[in-house]
Amino acid sequence: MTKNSEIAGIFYEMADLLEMQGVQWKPRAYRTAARGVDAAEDIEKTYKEGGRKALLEIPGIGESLADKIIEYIETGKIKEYEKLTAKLPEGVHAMMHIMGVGPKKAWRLYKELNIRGVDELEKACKQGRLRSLKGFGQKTEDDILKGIATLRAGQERILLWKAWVISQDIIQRLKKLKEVRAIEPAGSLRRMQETIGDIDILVISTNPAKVMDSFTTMPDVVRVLAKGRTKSSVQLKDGINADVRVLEPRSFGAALQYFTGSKDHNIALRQIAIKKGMKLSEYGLFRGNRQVAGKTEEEVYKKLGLNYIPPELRQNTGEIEAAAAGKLPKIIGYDSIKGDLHTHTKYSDGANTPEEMVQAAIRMGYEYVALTDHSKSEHIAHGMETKRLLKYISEISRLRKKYAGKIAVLCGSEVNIMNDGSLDYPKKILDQLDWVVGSVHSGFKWSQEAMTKRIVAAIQSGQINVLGHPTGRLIGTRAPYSVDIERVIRAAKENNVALEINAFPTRLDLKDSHTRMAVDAGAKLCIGTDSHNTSHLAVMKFGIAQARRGWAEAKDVINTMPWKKLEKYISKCRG
DNA sequence: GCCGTTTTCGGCCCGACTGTTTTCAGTCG
Repeated sequence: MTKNSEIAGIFYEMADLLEMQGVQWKPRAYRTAARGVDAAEDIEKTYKEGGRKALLEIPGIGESLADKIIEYIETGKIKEYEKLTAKLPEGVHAMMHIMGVGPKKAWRLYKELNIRGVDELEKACKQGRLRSLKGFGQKTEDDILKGIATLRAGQERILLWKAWVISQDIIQRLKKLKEVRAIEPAGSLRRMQETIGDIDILVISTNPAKVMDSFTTMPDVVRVLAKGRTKSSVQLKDGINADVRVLEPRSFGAALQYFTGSKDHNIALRQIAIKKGMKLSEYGLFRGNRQVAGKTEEEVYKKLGLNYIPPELRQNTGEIEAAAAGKLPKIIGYDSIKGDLHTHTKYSDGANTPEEMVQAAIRMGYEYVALTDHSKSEHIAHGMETKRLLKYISEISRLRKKYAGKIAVLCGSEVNIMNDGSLDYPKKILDQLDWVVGSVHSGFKWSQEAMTKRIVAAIQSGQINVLGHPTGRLIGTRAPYSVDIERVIRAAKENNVALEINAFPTRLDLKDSHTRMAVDAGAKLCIGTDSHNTSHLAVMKFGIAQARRGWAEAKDVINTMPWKKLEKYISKCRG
């Protein structure tokens, strides 16, 4: 954990603790500061290089909080924070993680019933002790018990592709109602975040009650969490929650904007509205009582003096300033990809034959596809011994001829980067391949320095076209290996090696912030699916989303090139 | 506690839903 996230975490917790005790406004300031610290550059480095003054530059950090940051960097603790936590048992704050329990309830439960944690709270609910408190009833007890069960069930975020599939299912069901005039996903799903906390769907309908009924009675619903006139919330059997809201056409754009978020982006937008003497809500942009925009998102942004900001960029990481200055990037479109350059077949650990993969690529409308089966040292994935590689080369050469004119078939391999940075086929073999993806598949625990040297050596070898899944992470399963990504990006640019954005749902590697660093540095990217069967080719859209979130334009991504241009590009790479 | 084209003092994002009340506070997103 970096010092940034440690300090941000403390500030968030301090905000909760202050709020519990009824302190006004400070909690808001602490949360703003926490977000500022989270988004800032390495805070320890900032302080060491620029002193206290540099900390004051961070949005949301003033005199008092700058001192607390310094105190933490120098002593490893913050006295004020220790004072706050000393006042109450550790478990009291944890009770706030239960849905329906906020700072005020947690505080009263502790003060009035001496409940000190989730386990004690559960017992008290079962004994019916909460209903003795003013404002608490039996329903509150039931809700808290359900909330505790949900909390214990994990409440993990799910991968983007899974949320995508579930949301498409809901949308298809609701679309069948003749009363539904329009329906769109919103929230983190529309922003195409790599993981999704819950599914938000917006509807325009002449009959909100019918939509609410249809939604809350869908077969996959295990529990209705809330059901109102225009908004309902349910828990689905996959463990994820889904919300549906019904809106009027005149405010649909404003609602789409509002419910797409992110929260930080929206707060910044609302502040702009206030500065311009207006008010922004999910019902529109208002000057007094008059709605000046709301039907479409485009007009909301326009009336705020901003260029339209695509959902994937709405992270409050500079996109609003860029939109105000007319300097937003023209990010890569979902239809810009001309081919897939990372796929597997039966020759290693894929499920389909090379020919089946080629035919599937044709169905995707691609101009080219590279088959890139694993190299010999990747035993676990049935990597190809040299002899089998030669057979593979000859089969693909046959396919190239057979499908000439329909699609360009590239013979490639995903070659392991060995411990010393060398590749596990000799140069004279690699020279026979059209396309080489170099990847790290071992030694994930190496030191940052050793891993960086190893990867940079592979990049400088002149034998790879692209660095596959550059940080090796598996979302929610395996942390990225430790690597100095800036040095890797620099080496990639200098050696004409592309950095992969691996589109496979568990990888999405590079991640958005690294992609943005690569774009800023002028390095090239390549979006590949790492498909292991023909249906995987369709995950390309999630890789494109990741590229968009990293501010990449089509010109930054080599597989947006038409075949003729890519062919020329390849001829200038390697050696 | 922060911040300034409304301010160095007095504001601080906005609204729906719920439960327990009977006009509202708390919570969530």
